Amino acid sequence: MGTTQLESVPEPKYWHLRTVLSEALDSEFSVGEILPNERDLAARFGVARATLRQALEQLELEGRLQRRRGVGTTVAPPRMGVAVGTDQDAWPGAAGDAWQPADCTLVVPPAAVATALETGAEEPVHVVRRSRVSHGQPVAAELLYIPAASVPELTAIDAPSGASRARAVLRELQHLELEGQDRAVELGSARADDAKELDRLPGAPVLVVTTRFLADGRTAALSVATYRADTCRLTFGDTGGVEIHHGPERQAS
Amino acid sequence: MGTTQLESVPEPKYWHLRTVLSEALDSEFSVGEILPNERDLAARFGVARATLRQALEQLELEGRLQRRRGVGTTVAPPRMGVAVGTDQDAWPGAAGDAWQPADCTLVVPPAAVATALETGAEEPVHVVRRSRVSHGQPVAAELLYIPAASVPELTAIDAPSGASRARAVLRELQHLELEGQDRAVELGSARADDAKELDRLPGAPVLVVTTRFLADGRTAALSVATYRADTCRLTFGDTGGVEIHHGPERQAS
DNA sequence: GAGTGGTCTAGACCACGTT
DNA sequence: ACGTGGTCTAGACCACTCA
Repeated sequence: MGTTQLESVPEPKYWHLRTVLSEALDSEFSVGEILPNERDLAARFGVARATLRQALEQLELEGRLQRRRGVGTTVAPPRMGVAVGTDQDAWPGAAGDAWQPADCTLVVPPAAVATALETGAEEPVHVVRRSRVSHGQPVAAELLYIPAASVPELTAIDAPSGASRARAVLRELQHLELEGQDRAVELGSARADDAKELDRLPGAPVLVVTTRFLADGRTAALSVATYRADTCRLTFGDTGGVEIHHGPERQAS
Repeated sequence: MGTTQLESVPEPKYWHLRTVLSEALDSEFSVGEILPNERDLAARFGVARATLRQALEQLELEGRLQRRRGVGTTVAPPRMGVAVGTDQDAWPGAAGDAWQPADCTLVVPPAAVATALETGAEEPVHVVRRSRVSHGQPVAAELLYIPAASVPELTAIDAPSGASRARAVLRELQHLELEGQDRAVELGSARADDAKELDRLPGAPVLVVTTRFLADGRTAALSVATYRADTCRLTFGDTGGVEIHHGPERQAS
């Protein structure tokens, strides 16, 4: 496997390398297998380590590789499907949802959140932190913003803070009737705290799912969930979801 | 604005730089404004150009900046909301959808597509290329795979190829009754052809939306649409969608 | 302590858009 | 022709995991 020469169209080296490695992953490696280290790989392909790393970053972004500092680079399993569009008629915290409440605080929200909630900028909101685990590994971290007005009967006494308080807030939320929800998905990079929870480095690519829950003609809750973009495929709709992967045979065109 | 020093927790330089630049974008720049070039910026912050570029890449990934070779780096407008979850009951190509057919070919599909279509590996499918433009710029490129069995009455004569052939295939598709659809979203990197159509470089981050259209108890069509991740926020659900941005203290919009 | 990936440097040259 | 961002190099050191 030396470097091949077909430079009539000067394709970047790292891009060509990405293709070569991608094909090698299909044909010569199996899931979980450890690749040679970056210095060896770079030497083998006759490129600088930085260039080799550019190719690896691409493949990691595409969910083909998993790299861990101090450990090595391994072949990643196919992305797991994570259902996002279900529970169309249920509040967060309803029986059997995929989330596990971790904490709850009462704060004055950031300006952007206050705007989306259509509430006063000074009005305090409950912030529930939740995490989602799938197939034994963390896939998402969520911040749930709930205006105090949405849970008027919440007693601050019996659950002052922590997970029990979070559960109490979610329980109160069920009393409202959910009228609908808006959802948006965009690319982002993990903040330091989310990154830690997702077992990634800060700045790791994440899919940010923003959901607005409507009740009483207003926004009763706002969820900002960040999913690991490298390991997750977000599925919407009724059934399990579509499966399209890379494979040994590509680009018949 | 020199480099500040708080290294008790050795935060990476590029990450700190990203934060500093992000705040500067909020307070000192307006949308469309041109930033100083990379060499000047690197010198101003006392870092190597590669480090400065790492920070810029983060900000571009987050949709805050737009960089174009030969031109410069500009402050990006907020991401545009692009509706993806509507048309729940309509086929692709139905009246007034957002897509513009560009081409159509008849090929034996890649293995991965054949699997998702639940059709024989050798069975030919129509591949319709479409593009989507929003607010005057291209936002998505799509490949629509339609098994020949889904459009049995298509006459190959009157529209041999090109956009007119694509329209003919889509027209035939409307005769089937749509029973449902599955949708999934994941992160990917643009292939060379898609990148060109999206006015980006190969490898640019894209949101890949895979939709399976069901009719007659089988998969009657499969859409693989790649959206520019830097400029698009995919919206689902009934109304316009949620808006959450970064922002200093105001939402002037 | 050995080995891994992550960060950073100071250069060089290239491809592209504008002038 | 010039200035821009994009690619690439050959090093160095750091942070982390694990035996």
